[in-house]
Amino acid sequence: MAQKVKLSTIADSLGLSTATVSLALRDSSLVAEVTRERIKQSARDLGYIYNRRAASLRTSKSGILGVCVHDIMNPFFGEILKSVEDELDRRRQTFILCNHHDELAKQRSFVDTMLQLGADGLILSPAIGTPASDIHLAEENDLPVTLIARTIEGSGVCGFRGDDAYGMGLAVDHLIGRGHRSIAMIGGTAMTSTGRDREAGYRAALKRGGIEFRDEWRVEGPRDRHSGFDAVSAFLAIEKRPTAIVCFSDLVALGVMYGLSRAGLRPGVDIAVIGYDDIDEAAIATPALTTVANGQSEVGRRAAGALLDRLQGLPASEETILITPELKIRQSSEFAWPN
Amino acid sequence: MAQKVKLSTIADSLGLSTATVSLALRDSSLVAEVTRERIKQSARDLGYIYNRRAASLRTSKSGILGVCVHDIMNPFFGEILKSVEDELDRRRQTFILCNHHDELAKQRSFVDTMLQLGADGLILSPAIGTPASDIHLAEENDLPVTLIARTIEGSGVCGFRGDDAYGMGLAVDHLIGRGHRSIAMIGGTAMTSTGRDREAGYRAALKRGGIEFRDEWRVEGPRDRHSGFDAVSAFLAIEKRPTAIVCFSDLVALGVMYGLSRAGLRPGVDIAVIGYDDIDEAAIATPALTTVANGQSEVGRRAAGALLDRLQGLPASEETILITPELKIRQSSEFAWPN
DNA sequence: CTGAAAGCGCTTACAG
DNA sequence: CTGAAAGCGCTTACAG
Repeated sequence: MAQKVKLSTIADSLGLSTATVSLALRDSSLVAEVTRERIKQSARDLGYIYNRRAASLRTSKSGILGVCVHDIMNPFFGEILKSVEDELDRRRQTFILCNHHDELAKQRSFVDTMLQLGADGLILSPAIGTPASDIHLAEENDLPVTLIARTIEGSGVCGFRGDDAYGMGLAVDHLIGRGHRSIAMIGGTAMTSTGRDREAGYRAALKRGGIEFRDEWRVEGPRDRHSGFDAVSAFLAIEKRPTAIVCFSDLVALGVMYGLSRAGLRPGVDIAVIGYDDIDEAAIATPALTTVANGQSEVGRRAAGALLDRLQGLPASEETILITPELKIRQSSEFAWPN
Repeated sequence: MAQKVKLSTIADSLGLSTATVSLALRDSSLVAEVTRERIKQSARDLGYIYNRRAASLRTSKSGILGVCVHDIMNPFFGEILKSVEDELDRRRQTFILCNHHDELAKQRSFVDTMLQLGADGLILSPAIGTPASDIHLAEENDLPVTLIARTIEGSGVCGFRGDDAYGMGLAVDHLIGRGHRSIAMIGGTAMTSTGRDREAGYRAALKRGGIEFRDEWRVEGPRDRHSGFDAVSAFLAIEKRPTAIVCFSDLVALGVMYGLSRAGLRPGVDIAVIGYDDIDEAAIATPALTTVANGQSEVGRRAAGALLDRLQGLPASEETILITPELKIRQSSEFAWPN
């Protein structure tokens, strides 16, 4: 590579000052139309590359947003990210992705990097065990945070997620309405707000239906397809086997259906299965999976919107917004259960 | 937020110079052990945040690597990313992710951002239609590139991917060995090196087996689960329906299996199905999916390693390294076909 | 409408 | 072992 092209290279080649060049490249009306065009042309010709860190050092704005979630490969997040991305694209913001795998250390190192780069904001699905003070640290250092999918007690920032207790209630109500009297719940952990709320919704619905909860019905843990598959053996070991299963997520449910098939049981015929999230795959799975649509794209769009509004100086909210979920009935829970 | 804490804040509070503080925080042996500790303690106490853009402006190193692929949600990339990440973590490098969705504009905007931030290197699975000149532009501006999964004619940079023609040949040979004489191939496009190579491997294997290829056997296009599912109707419309299907990827194969089941056909019994990639799900799918293990983790690890080596001054290679794939035989192609 | 000058917060020779 | 000074490439008042 030859010499680095900078503002002064352009300025010198045109006999102008760097101030004028800088303004022109940012389309300032302070610079005459003709001059502006000459400058832009010259920048192209010389192969000028804007030095964002110099600019950012001067202005203390970076034009960068961070997005950090625990599992980028989970279609649930995929759908959130897609809508975050669409919203940010629409508003012409660059963003940077991070996958923290629910490891607090990874999340911290990413937040640190964002701080060091002077990122303008952060959209975060917090790792298990994230203390409110981590959020405060970011906020105190001029990094506004918006939470998605999970929220944190006392964080003092706004967040968007589905109404998990209500949504899981819809699923269980539906099964009870179909005649089921023994319903297991597979997956999720009490370490996240999502896990706690979905389990609470499950238990509340059983109670509403006059069904007494039994400890053995609750298979905690699984949060992905593979662990859902593995959990089937624990389920099959339940003494009086439940006739229906609600799962923590679609991914878990799809794994569970694979596992049931492996064991010679037909999901949707021998046993009802319901997922959560309504990911794209739910509709094409065979049998098609009954599930709870969780408003991913609304979560993503609104979270991005809220952050951008705040960056533009609108007042910050501290609210957690709950998106209302919706039951999607498909084959996997279609058949009424004979009592 | 109060006043921003910077090197000079620490220096002033301790009656030292910023030079000493800067050296101490980076563990330079030029600074006395005791002084170093005092400085670090003070930095912690004051809540000092390193300003990476100032440092980077001065040194023109940023300590950041970019990783950009077309589909972050595809487990195939998930596995590559995991091993890239492990390798980078091991060598304590920060990296930034991007999903270009095979849109050249998105990829360019990310590469631009990397250039503007002065990123140290880039690992890229190039979007369809990426011209070699895009790679040259990055390289000329001091952004070393390593390609993964796909390669580009004339890019002049090193790349890592599976030996797709060979791998697809293994799959087709296996089917022929099981007695199949009519084999369809679903998915993939001639616009990527992967698509071209896998199709070439398929055709070569048919020829080796003395089977004449028929146009209608080739269902081009699908590259994800949903489009695999949708392609089943095209497959079922083939006049003399093939007895086996090789798919462009596991995702496509899993969608195809859903679609076949929907149509009342039993994959692995009525029809053989083979995928490509050996993603985690292949082994738990029911029936378990025969597939070609594509060495994702080796691709990721070696690509990251090659880039880091190059950053440390080792000579750049221009080679494309082909990882040798391996056939994994499972239920979905288990049964011999009666001739 | 354009230019000269200061400063963002670091690091790096160079002195001592 | 520590300090004074210059400079990375921008942008922003301030003049003119």
